[in-house]
Amino acid sequence: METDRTLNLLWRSRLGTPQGARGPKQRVTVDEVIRAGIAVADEDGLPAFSMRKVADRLGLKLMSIYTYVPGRAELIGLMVDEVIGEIPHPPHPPGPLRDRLAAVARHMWDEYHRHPWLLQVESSRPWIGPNGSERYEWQLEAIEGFGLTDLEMDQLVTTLCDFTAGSARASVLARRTTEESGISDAEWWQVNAPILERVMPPGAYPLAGRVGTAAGQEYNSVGDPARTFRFGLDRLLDGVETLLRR
Amino acid sequence: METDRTLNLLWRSRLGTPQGARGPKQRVTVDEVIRAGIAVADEDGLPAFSMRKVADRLGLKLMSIYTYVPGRAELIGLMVDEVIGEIPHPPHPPGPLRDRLAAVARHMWDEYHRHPWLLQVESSRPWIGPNGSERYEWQLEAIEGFGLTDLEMDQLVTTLCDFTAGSARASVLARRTTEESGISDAEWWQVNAPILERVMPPGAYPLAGRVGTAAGQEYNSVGDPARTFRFGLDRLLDGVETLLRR
DNA sequence: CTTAACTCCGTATGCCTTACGGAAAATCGT
DNA sequence: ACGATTTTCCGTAAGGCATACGGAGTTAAG
Repeated sequence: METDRTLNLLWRSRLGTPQGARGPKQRVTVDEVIRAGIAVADEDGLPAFSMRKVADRLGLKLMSIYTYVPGRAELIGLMVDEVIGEIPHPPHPPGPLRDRLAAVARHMWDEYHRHPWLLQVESSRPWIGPNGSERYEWQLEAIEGFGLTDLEMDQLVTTLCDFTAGSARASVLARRTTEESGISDAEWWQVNAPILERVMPPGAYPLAGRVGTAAGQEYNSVGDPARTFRFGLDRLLDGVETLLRR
Repeated sequence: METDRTLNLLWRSRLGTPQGARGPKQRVTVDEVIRAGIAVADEDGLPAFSMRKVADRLGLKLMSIYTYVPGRAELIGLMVDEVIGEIPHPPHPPGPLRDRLAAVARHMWDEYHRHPWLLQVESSRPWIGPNGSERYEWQLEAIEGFGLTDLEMDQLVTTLCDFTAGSARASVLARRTTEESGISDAEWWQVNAPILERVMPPGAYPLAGRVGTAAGQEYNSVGDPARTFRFGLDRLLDGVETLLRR
């Protein structure tokens, strides 16, 4: 709800500031509220993101925030679109589709690592803002002209986004865990391994043991999300090339 | 924290019930607590999952739950492992790797749709339980013997999981949105479209307009997550076949 | 038959969103 | 010039949440 007001806020840059405000001057701007919100979410993550923290950061009291944005969910929608516009979309390199798709995926991968809370947004229905719209257009530009149908183009973009989000989530989670628990993978195993050895039936899970050990040695930790992302992306892009050759 | 106690709870089936409890008999069992938790999460989702609701459902008062499980996070860990064991892993069909991988992906896809809250679990570090271990073993069995290195096996399993989780998340989100908002895609567009038309620069986003319209017509809605999942999975599996042929 | 251990739960602390209404401030209309 | 109107900022309160702590009652061990 509050659809109209929120969409007007999202597209505020193209609408001009409404003149003739009657009451007291606003002490801050909507943009400052959004940026403060992003700062809070960057630091604490979405679950711990609260209107009070945004207010504190701006030197306002809690309830004043509600004169700038309709509520928490709508503010998060505004933050998402703001972040999507943070780094301009680079023009697509001439050349094979493969390189273009890889660049698009990497752009989003980096974005998720800059603002991990993006992965915690459960946008019931996404707010369509200028930067989100521009993002979709840019993704389609990357794959336009390679002989795909419109439907395939949409499916391919969605697939790339879903895969990237899935991989980035694993990566971000691993990073956050290490950081804020203060416990390294090695230390964690040092605690878990002895208990598991006591509790697991010996000799169960032979493949898991072999592969897990091999992977652990190679990664020097439980996993290497960035490397796994590159691996998966390569497979996916190989598959796209198969589709193009049809 | 509480690692030891939680791991003992996870592997409780293989540990036997500890005898010689001194105080009053427990009114319910850990299994009942876990199943009640799953029921609550199925109905309300993880953010609205609360210890009080679990207690109410069992006819206990809030604080009694803490005598069964150490806390909310640990209970969720127990619920996850329980759900993974809900449907036994089917044996892998003989035949090409492609079909086996597809079956594994579909198994998880269905699971996410049965228990959407699985996608909301932010397991700082996963609790290693019997069913989770069996899951990993089963996934590796599917791809053992096709000439992949141990490292590639681990990466392939992870990639398949990441992609499936990403797609399922989109699907589950779409379903939940329609259900609990009571607003269909069509109605949502009916509200948004006129505002967007007023607010969007005309002629911006030409590709988005063309492709979005084409996709919308074909899907008969904003998107068709199940179909897009099949599309993406096909691409990914094509890519895996390329890897095998190397 | 005492004592130790355990279950169940009341209470309290400290978070969160947001509905509502009041006081003060700034502009509009006359 | 000055009231009416609109808007901002904010206090309060309602209704949610997890969980620390400690007490009362229950059971089995010694």
